[in-house]
Amino acid sequence: LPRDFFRQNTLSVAQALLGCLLIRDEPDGCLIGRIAETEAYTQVDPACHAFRGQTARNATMFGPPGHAYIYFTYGMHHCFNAVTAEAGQGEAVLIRAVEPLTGWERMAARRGLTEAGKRGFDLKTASEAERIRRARALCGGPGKLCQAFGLDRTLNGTDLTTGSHLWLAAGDTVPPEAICATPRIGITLATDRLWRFTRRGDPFTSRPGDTRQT
DNA sequence: ATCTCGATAGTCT
DNA sequence: GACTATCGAGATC
Repeated sequence: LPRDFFRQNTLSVAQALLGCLLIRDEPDGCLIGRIAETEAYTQVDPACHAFRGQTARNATMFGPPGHAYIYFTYGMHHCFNAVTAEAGQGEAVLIRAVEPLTGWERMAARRGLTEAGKRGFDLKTASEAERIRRARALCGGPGKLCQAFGLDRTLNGTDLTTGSHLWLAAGDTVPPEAICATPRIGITLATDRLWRFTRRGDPFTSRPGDTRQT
């Protein structure tokens, strides 16, 4: 996706990112996930890291659009965002869940889900429901997908428009009527804003069963 | 299916 | 010193 894609209204970008592909290039091949859930964070939003101005931590949010804002939280998790809107605005879209498409084994290894006794990831014998359960265990949450893709603070600020290392690509186009808008998760401020977006009926979200419409 | 709680460290007041 | 854009285990319904 080109820089102009990200340089738009943050709410629009958050919805346009549904169905797009998150790709990380590694020596063993690409890791690929299809975006299933996003959240918008804007300038006028008390829940946004940038709301109270620029600091060392959130500096990337104030830079040019199309870069990765990756931060560490709760003492053990990372969250991956794409910076949006014009430089200086401090807006971004949090990627909350992806459907793992390519690289299941490496993702499972990074998530610590491959050892004996921890439920195997042999997909050949897995039912559809089991496949979904395992996919959600890999990438069904912002912290999980960062761990699965090996995203951490060393990648904060990465340009997402180069088509190498770490980037986003067009995938399914999701029509407006297939997009659900719900309250954002894990925040205490501005919970009245319906800025969490999912594809209607998509099972690969951080929580199942959200069917409310825009 | 839904809840409560603890882990754990960086950031900001 | 309080708070956190989370996760997983264990309890409970």
